[in-house]
Amino acid sequence: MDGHSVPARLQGRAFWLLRRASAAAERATAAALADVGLHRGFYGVLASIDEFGPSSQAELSRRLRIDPSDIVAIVSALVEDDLVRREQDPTDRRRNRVVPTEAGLASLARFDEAIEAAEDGLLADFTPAERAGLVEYLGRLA
Amino acid sequence: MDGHSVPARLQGRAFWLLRRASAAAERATAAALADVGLHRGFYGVLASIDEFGPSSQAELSRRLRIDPSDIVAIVSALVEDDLVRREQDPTDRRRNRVVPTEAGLASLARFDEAIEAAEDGLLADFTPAERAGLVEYLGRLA
DNA sequence: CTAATTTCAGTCTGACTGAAATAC
DNA sequence: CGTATTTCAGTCAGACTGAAATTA
Repeated sequence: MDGHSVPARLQGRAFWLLRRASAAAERATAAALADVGLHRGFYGVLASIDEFGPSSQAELSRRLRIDPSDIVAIVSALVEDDLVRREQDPTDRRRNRVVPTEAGLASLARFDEAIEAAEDGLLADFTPAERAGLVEYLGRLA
Repeated sequence: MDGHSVPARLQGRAFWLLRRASAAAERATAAALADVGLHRGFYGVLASIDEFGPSSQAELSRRLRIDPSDIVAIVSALVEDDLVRREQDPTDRRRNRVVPTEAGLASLARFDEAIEAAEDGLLADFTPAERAGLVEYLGRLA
């Protein structure tokens, strides 16, 4: 509340509310991750190779719905921070395999904690059922 | 569905789902507005001065939660398209009053239609109760 | 003097396009 | 040959910072 009300037309618009809610969530998670020295973009890559095993950048691109050309920069930053390594795929020399380092696996745990805490704060006044409902609705939209 | 599943860690994360749902809504509304030759950023300004009357850019900034320096560019573009005029506020010469033109008021109606249609498409498989629930949840987050 | 308003200049991020090099 | 992968270069929009000029 800073005393100025939003136009009624916007208050009921899903696209406007989604934009603002997303921005709020973005800020909350970015702040939580900055405290631990991590970048938001790293999470998806580490989660993907943790769950599905080392994979090519093209596969990361498909799973994370991120443009292949943008994956390059994210993986390069991860390599720089020694959280993953790039190896060449022996079966297809076009591909490289993105493999987590020990530090990468360790930081995934810290990611989980930090993001969980940020979302708990963001959704503090949601009951568990409401939170599940929100996630379900968003899943259908995304 | 393009055959590659998203990591489970992300599927349940509100911040990730919000980002993706927001992007989907953004695309849908931008496409609908492009068909009518309108820009998404104009809607809030026109809606605000329609509901609350002509106002300063500072007030628009507060109502729309947009940085004052960004309002300048939006209003300038609106002026260029002859949808609003900038007048000087007689009671405070620091301020200007942003006033809709006839074309601006007319385009607001087209905005409403286009955005309504876009959201109807986006939320096609939501029941009215679910849609209301989604809007209510997002309102609490934003 | 302090504070509010408008404006400009600039950065930063994420999403995207287009094209090239390499290998299947 | 066509296709897939990686990579780079560049654009574009939105959110933000910092500072200046004007006026209250």
